[in-house]
Amino acid sequence: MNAKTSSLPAERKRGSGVKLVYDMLRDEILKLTLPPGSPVDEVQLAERFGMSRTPIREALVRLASEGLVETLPNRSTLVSNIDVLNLHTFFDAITLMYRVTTRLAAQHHRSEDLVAIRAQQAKFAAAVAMQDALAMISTNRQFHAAIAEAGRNPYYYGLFVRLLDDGRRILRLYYQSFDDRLPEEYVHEHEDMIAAIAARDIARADTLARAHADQIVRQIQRLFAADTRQDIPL
Amino acid sequence: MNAKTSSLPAERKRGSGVKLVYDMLRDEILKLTLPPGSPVDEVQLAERFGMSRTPIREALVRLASEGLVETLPNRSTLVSNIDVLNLHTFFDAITLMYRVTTRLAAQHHRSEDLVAIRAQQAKFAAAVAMQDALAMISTNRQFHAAIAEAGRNPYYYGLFVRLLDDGRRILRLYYQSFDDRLPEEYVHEHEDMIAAIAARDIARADTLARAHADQIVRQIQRLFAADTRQDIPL
DNA sequence: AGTATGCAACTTGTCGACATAAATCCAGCG
DNA sequence: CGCTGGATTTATGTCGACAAGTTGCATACT
Repeated sequence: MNAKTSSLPAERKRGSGVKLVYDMLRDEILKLTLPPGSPVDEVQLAERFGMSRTPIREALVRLASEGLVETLPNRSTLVSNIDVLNLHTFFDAITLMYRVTTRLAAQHHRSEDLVAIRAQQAKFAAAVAMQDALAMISTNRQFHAAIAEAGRNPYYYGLFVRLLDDGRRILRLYYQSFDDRLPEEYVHEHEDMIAAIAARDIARADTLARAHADQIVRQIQRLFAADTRQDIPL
Repeated sequence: MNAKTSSLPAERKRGSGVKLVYDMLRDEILKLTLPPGSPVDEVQLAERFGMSRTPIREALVRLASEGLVETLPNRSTLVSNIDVLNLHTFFDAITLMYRVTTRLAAQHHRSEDLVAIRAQQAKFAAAVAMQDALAMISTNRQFHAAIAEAGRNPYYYGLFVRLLDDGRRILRLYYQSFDDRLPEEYVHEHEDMIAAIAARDIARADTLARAHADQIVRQIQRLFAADTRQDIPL
């Protein structure tokens, strides 16, 4: 609303339009700037980005195929809801992906992968040190995505980043509704995971990944439990 | 080429265009009617389907986001290649998904799921009985997709169907280059899996799924090993 | 007064056309 | 004879406009 997120309609390079819109919308959806369920108007976006509806539509098709927006035929397209009821499927899948990608990273990583992973971990530690919840959320995703990339399995990588993105929305929901109590132990857990990967200790990488996932799952579950509990004195 | 796969340009319902093109192209890609690496021309498709380029493009964007086609900026878009070099990542992922989805089906299935699974299994058995390799490939996919659906985890389901589709292309490659020697033991393995799921025996479901996956993986590996081996007498 | 019906405004789906970036071809030069 | 450079050609990316479907409101009818 205020401080219009205007993008100056300066001339873009041919073909950059769709990617621009896609990245922008994706980021706003994951940051909950576009809240779940809110309608996405094509002409509005068209004039906001200073382009025609065609590239907007292509970006929306991409977002729809990734499940970030839902498009009702001949009606509006909406930002997808966060399915709070089926969170257990999310927990199950992300725990498995944490384990599998970390194991594979321990097996297949090369030296340059460790550099990338450590760089992301540095950014993550900085975000935690500054108590910047938003930066922590996105750098945490980058950290684990880097590990998944070192595992060199595009199938796992694709599912994992999708899960991490969904997790970004959920975590964002968490940190905006509660005071930011940032868990520093994540930093140490990350360090341990890096060490296990570097040592190619697959069993230990698996154990750490599972513990890390359990940690995160429990924290989110605590949130939702606390959220729905009514404090009735008896 | 011959027997033109023309679709009469009769008037379609508004909004059905994209889905039509998407389903058609997807099927042709998976059946290798459109071989990997072949270019996909927009105007050609446009006149073939009797519609404008716009819906064609949207279908291509969807296919691209699923990895079935690759679109080079400002250049042509090609049918994705089958990455023979990195087949092990495919084997690894599909084995895990076989196991996970079958386990979850044993846990969460309802009675109507078993009906759907048995229906697909019947079609699969019929295809094997008729020695119809193509029908076997697609019914096999439907069978395992039904199991995955019974597991009720959309994340796993999404990855699994993607893997099964990639597998469809690989198998198709197999059965068109070799004589069709259809393994009947798959039918029995499927039956055993259904029994384990119905009995909610998670451990047995896991074991069977792993064995089934190993079976398929070994068969494909045998193919590629035989394909590259040169028969040099010493 | 409440409900059904028709009109109007808006949004999406599709179209044909234009602008632009690669690929190709041809000519000129070394 | 081969290489470089520009014009041509082809296909993509984008645009503005039209058509069809949907929503909401106003009006009329029971």
